[in-house]
Parts: sequence; C-alpha cells; structure tokens
Amino acid sequence: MLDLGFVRDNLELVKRKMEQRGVSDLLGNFEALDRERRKFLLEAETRKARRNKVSEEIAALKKQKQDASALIAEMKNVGAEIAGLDEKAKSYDEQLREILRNIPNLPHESVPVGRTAADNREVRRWGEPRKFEFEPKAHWDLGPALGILDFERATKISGARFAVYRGLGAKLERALANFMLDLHTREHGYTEILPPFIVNSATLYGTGQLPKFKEDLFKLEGTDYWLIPTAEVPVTNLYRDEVLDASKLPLKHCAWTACFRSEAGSYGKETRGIIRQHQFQKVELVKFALPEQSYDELESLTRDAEAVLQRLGLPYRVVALSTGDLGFSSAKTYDLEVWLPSAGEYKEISSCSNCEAFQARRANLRFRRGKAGKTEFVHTLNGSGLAVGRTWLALLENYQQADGSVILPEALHPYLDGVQLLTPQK
RNA sequence: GGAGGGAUGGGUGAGUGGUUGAAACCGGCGGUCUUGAAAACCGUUAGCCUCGAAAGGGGCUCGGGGGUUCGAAUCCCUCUCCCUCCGCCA
Repeated sequence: MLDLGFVRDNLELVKRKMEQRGVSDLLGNFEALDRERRKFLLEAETRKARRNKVSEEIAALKKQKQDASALIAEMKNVGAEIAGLDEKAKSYDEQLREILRNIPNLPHESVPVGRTAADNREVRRWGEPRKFEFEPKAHWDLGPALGILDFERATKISGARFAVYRGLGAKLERALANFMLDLHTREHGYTEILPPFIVNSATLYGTGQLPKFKEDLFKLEGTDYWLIPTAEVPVTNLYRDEVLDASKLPLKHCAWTACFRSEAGSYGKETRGIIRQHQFQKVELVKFALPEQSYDELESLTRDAEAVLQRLGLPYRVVALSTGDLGFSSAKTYDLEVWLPSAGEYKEISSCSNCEAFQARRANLRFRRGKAGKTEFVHTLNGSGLAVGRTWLALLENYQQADGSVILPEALHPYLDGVQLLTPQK
C-alpha cells in the first residue's frame, strides 16, 4: 500500500507510474474523496474537542454538587451531530482505503519501462546451454521412464496439475531442498524458518495477495484459513505489528515450504509436466532491510539465489522485469530463468523482488533507529532460492543422456547417499 | 468438543463511569555526583490521524468491532487470541 499523504502530494507521479504498469484509472476520484474526508473529519473533531471540554465542566459542576443539566442537554445534540459527521468521514475513509488497497507498488526508476514480458531486460547470463547430439526429451517423458514421476496416480488421488514422486524422484526433491537450505544457512547467513503452511487473511493482506488476488489461492471452506501460495507470505508477516531494532537489520530468513496455487485462469497453459502445479515445494529467501540498503540487498539476494544454479551447473539468465510485468507488491524484480532443453528457452525458476515499504505499510512492520528515533517502515524483499520442482525438472532435462539416464551434479551427491546416476527402469 | 479464567504503555502490574493516555515498579534515554564505573538522586520515556509555513493546536487508540451515556479502560453485546482443567489425538 502506498502512503495516503504521499499519494495526495504526488498525484501526478503516481498516475504516471501506474501508466507505466499498464493499469489505468485506479485513482478514481481520489482527490475529491480525500478532500471530503478531511473536511468531515475536521468538523467532527472540532465538535469532539468541544464535547471533551464540556464534559470536564460537567464533571467539575457535579463535584461541587451544582446543576449541570443545561450543559448535558446541549451535549445531547452535539453527540448526535458527531455521530453523523463521523459516519460521513468514515464512509469517505473507506472508499479512499479501497482505492489505496488496490494500487500496486510504484516501479523503481531503474525498472525498464514497458508493457509486457517482451520488454524485460536481460541483465546477465551464466553457463552455456548444452549442445545435444541427440533429441533431448522433456521431463514428463524422462521422469516416468525413470520410474520417479507418476502422473496417472496423482490424477487419480487428487486431479490435474498434481504429481507423485517415487523412489529416487522423491529423494531428489528432498535432496534439493536440503542442499538449498544448507547453502543459504551455512554460506549466505540466512536463518531458517519453518512456518505454518496455512495462514489467516490478515497475513495474506499484509503481503498483498488479498484482497485483489484471492482467486489464485486455496481457501479452507468455512474458515478464515488459506493455503500459502509461497513462504513469502508467512515469513514476511513474521514481524507484523512489531517495531524492529535498526541494528538488527538486515534480517535474513530462508524457509522451505509447500506452496499452493489454484492456477485459475491458466487453463491450457503449460499443462504438461510439473512446471505449473497446484502444489509445489520452494525454498524462499526473505529479507527485512533498511530503506537506504534495500537495493543492495536485492542484488545480494539475487546472487544468493543464483548460487544455487551455479552449484548445480544449470545455465541461466537474469532478467529485470519491465514495469508492465512487475508483480503487485514489487518495486523491482529480477527473474532467474533456467535453460530448458525441451522448450529450447529460458524458463522462470526464481523471482527476486524488492517491495520497499509497500508490504511493510500493509503489515505495519516498522523499525526504529536507536532508542529515540521515529519509527519507519522497513523494506521487505523476497526471492525464490529456488523453486524446488522446477529445479528438479531442469536437472533431468539438462543432465539427460541418450539412453534416458540422468547424471546428478556433484553438489547433490552428499544428499543422495552417493547415487550419481538415475537410470531408466526396464 | 465441554467447563472456567484472562487480554492495560518496552516489561511486570494497578485501575470498576468524570483532569486516567493511564499509578507504581522494572527496563531505556538524558543529567547530577565520580578519574572512570557502580550506587544514589533528578528529569524523561507510545502510536496513528488531522489543522498549521512554523511555533503549536485538536482528535483517536487500554485485544478487535458494535452499543449504552453529556462523558467508558471501567457497564452491555459480539468476535479473536491466550491460560487452566476434562475429553480426544500425531
């Protein structure tokens, strides 16, 4: 959420930034609503000041056993007036908040201006896509042939967009998660969190999924419980309504969780394989940073995520999302895209964002400099480090051999009891 | 699931309709004293909204929401959370 006063004072800037994002007319009659709200607020508060003063006088009179009925009678009317004015002010306030709630974050000045993903800017590449001397297979062919991935039974027990991992397939998923968590906790200084996979609506509001994107989420019927779409949600909300000590920043957390997405509106999109599932596992990186340091922290967070791909020897590129492709809460995002031989292109495997104070304002997540300083909103950052399922399939596709076997990179050997090769079942 | 008890400022905890935005203590910060420190003493120590160029005003907030009243931390309703006991249970 943007700051009300900031929007009031920077209306043109906000409008221009919204245009860059490709959303229009989100501001509506903001100016009029704001003006009216303050008008009624002022009137109500003037009368409240009067009421408070007279109440004191009544108290004083009663103490001296004197008659106060005239004042009480006068205040009866004022009370009714206040109620009416309060209601008006509240109505405008709610409309104003409704507008603010639905305004996405302002893109940072360094974000490439553009309408779509086609306007994203490649920042750097790492590794060289492998030249195959045979026709590389897709993971949805490799996995079942290796006996480690089962779509039919997943469909039976759950439905479309689910997968069952078996044997070394399940173990590889677990090995990848452990490898990522160990890397981030041992070498990158993140503290591991294991959060609930179910959260309440206030938590989803804090990170910006609610109220606008509820159709992307799974809700537990008859409750205020929702399945998390990413660990960013519970972990970023960890310190909601708290005031952190500036000396503790940046705070760095990583978390492995299952993620649940309804994928509404993505029918027919990437239906094959495990690229787009209702449930997948992900290791997430979350940082809470000082405002003046948050862009440096975004760079290092992105590098931390890249390190996973480098250790696994998977070629990738880093892309700066354009203003039109940016997520709702993000001011700047780098996507990490891993090379997928079956697609012949780079495919998103991580998304690293600086949300600045946008989420912190919604979640009332603040910090204080020293003991005497004013409270300020922290900057929140998050990024996948990495999506485990997509890493799993990237491994299969990039390390496949002509006979359908898959070589496992050295970094994973300690996590797989020495298994170095996946071989097809006869 | 059943029964009962709670929720007050950074912490502990008083307060049951009228200078209580809130005692006291602890903690924090500043100061006096001291070569320095400790102790002691003195002072200070919430947030949000709003008016204002500023100085400085005003309003709201005692878990959330609603109600009664001229006036609510205090009374009523409701929701959430926490604790204790019983039941169930990985």
